[in-house]
Amino acid sequence: MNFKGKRQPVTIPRAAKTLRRTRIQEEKEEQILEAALDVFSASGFRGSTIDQIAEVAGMSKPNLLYYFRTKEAMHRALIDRVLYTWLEPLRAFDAEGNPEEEIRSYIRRKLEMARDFPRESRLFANEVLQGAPHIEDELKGPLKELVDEKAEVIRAWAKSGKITECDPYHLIFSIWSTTQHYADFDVQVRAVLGQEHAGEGRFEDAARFLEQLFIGGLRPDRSER
Amino acid sequence: MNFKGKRQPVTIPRAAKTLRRTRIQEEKEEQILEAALDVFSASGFRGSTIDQIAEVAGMSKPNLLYYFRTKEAMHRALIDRVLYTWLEPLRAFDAEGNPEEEIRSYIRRKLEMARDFPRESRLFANEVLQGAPHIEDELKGPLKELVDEKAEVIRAWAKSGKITECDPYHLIFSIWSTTQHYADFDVQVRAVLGQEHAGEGRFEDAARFLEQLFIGGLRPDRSER
DNA sequence: TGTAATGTTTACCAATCGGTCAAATTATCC
DNA sequence: GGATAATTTGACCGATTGGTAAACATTACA
Repeated sequence: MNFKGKRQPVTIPRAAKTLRRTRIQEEKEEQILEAALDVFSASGFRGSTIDQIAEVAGMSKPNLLYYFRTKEAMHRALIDRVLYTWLEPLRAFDAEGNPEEEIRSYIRRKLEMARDFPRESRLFANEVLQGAPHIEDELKGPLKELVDEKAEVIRAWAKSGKITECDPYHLIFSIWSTTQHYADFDVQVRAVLGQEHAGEGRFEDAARFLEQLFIGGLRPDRSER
Repeated sequence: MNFKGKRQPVTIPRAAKTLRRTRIQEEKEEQILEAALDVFSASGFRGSTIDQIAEVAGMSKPNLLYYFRTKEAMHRALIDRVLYTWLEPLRAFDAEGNPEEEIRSYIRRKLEMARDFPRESRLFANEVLQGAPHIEDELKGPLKELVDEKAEVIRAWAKSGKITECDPYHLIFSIWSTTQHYADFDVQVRAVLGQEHAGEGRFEDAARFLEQLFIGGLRPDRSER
């Protein structure tokens, strides 16, 4: 048996890879994921090509494939890295805090992420929009559990009269959708607002409006109906 | 010069095509666009292939290309056909009507469209998400004009005290995003709500919540701040 | 019923896709 | 400084991509 021609790349077993990592490995993987985020978020998984990512990363295609064996592996690594951060604002939702203030700051945080990390938002949007073929488990598992937990918090707030009675799940959905809209549909938002709102001011306007909407819409000090 | 080998397909000039259309032409084009909607809405433009569309349509690839000369032409035709219908609810927004009722029915209509025409919603979402390379003009032209017009209506309502003072553009954005969310992020919504909400009941729940949110959030009969 | 226009198919094309291979180059460590 | 491991590259693979050529089949119409 002669193995001299075929040497296994260092990176094959993911677990092993994390055990010992070269400086070069860390740098290059970082470089690749950065480029992959650019490309995947702009074209979705199926619409993206390894060549595109390679070009953006400024390295050759076989070199990419030395660090990530497949296109899927790149996508997977990207999702894994981004998912945790992405749910951070919801996790910060505090049952002990003041409901109005918690919702207000959740909206702010989500809007800031839409402004500062639009590619991450689009990465998920592309994925979910196309049926979430690669992150179904994450949605039905960790995500659902977290939302269930926070929905319970909201329900408790409503029960105790701190906010008006409402469906907590749809409240969360509506905060997600309104805030992420400014990342995912950025082109449309810009087109409709026109040149005069070309700056970043639209995020401040959005924050003002959304706070008004949600705080006003959920305030309990009003006879129902 | 000998042209006998090369016969121009009937369908080349779009204008001419609409002048005289065979029964077969209408049927087949309908069939193709139906299939194209399926595929494009699920994978975006770049992620879709003519072969996929051909398979869904149940015809051969060259046969598709007899009716639409390129993949772009199919996409274009689809966008054109869907865009008008898609903006219908906003167009129905009536300046003379009762503001609360107008907003309520706009939300209802948009939610019904998300429920009944999710593919159309996803077609646009995919397009906009990926930078709207094919519909930039429509966004900056007809769409912006329509929104500008309706924003003025909303502003007038606020001025006359019928609803609370608010940014009309962001109000429209938030209605778009919250309603279309149920089409575009359907997989996520289902995953989070879980099996128990597998039916169509979520649209009723969403309608109830969103009406509560928007009507409550915009009602003027409350001291500001 | 014949024929010209319309519609469909098979075979094919060059370009691009994701991915492999082995050789060449560079970094690391004793 | 030399051996060894890690990294990079160009050439290449079969499959798939969007699209074409031209023969073949069907329809519409005189």
